Amino acid sequence: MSDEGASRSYHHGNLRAELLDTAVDQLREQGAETLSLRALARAIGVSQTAPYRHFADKGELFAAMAARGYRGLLTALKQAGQQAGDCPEAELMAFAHAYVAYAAENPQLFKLMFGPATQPAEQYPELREASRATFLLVQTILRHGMERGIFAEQDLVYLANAGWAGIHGLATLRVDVPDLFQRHIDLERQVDLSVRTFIAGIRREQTRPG
Amino acid sequence: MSDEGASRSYHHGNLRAELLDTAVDQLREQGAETLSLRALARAIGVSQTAPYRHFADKGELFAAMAARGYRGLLTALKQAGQQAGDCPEAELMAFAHAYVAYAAENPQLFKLMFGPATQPAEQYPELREASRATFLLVQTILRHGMERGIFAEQDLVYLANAGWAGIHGLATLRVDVPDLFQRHIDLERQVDLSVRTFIAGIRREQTRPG
DNA sequence: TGTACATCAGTGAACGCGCGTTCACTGATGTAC
DNA sequence: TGTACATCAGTGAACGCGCGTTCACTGATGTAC
Repeated sequence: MSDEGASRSYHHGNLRAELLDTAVDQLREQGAETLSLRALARAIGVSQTAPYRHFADKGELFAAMAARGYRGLLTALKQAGQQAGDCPEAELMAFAHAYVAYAAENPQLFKLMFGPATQPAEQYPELREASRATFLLVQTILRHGMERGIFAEQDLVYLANAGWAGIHGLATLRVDVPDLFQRHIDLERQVDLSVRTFIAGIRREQTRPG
Repeated sequence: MSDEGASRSYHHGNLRAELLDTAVDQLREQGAETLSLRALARAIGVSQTAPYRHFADKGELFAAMAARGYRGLLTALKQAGQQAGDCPEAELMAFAHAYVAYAAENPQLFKLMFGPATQPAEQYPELREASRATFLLVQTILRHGMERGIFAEQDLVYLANAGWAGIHGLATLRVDVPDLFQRHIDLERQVDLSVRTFIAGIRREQTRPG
């Protein structure tokens, strides 16, 4: 009854999932540039052509990996948001820490998500969807903050872009310039300062009367 | 006497420079992934092995291209800084616009500069140098602002990282998510709002007495 | 319960490709005397 | 001014590679009756 340990003769039974798992493992170790379908099949112990049963081509496998990456990021962001309670400032801070931490823990996956292998992302609706959902999270937080009068009223989209870019920039630099942002910078402290600065910049002036 | 138009028999005379020029052209058109030394040599009309006279291997050519990219970015940033005069806030704004504009005008080169092809950058001192110089520009602007009491005193390095990340994040998103940041966002306006928000966040409170 | 058959998920051999790089070479250039 | 020779910047053939993908195939599975 159990799939595990069953004789793997001919029908693997779970190949699609194992392809994705192993692909992400290999991505983690060696990056996307040198990841090949043949090596992947070899690692699993299946013929070179077996993956084509489950993915039309290499691009589709990469898109599936990136989609998994987006889903993981979204999950992490939402969890962080729940733990932050209902305070927009705390939510923003939690969002930023979770975002940058996810990139730091999954650098190659993060690169894949925003890299050329998944461009143009329009071809892969799942990707577009997931990336859009991330962006909307920032918008939602900022909107709540405005509604409560904590943040000053501004164009929501552009303000959310500004916040997202500040966080995404940190994640990108951590992943692309590790020599500086992994070895010489305390990343938690950096995120803290970045978010505090951003919040200070968008906060509604409280000293102003009426 | 002129190199141009001379019979190009055997000795090219200017091959290194033309290799770099043509490589950057090809990069612009097709990205780094599919750029090959052989195609490059073919395009110039020289044998496949001629490039090896001038670059030890493909990695060295890529590093030279990225270094050129950094030099171009630095030049653009310094020019923008000069035109901004002596006001730290205007300098910061000019820096950001020049930075993002450079990325938008040279997306593939920008990707190469921060991409895997030039990692680890420690191998290429020229790269490390140029990237460091960029970062120091932000620090310098912020330091001047603090010295004049315009910006609040804070850890310079972390504050500069925050500012850099905000700008670099915009540049990265423009280049990696063009569907959103090229088609649906007015980039100039976005940079404006981002920088104004950042400045608002780091400005010394002026209402506070003495 | 048993059998026929469609469907599915694998196999294995092969095609064709362009690549990075090495090697021994050759034509051109510049310098010493 | 002319010649010998070291040095430089190219050539052209070849090596070896791993890759993505196609193709006709075969073993296993599930379903209808």
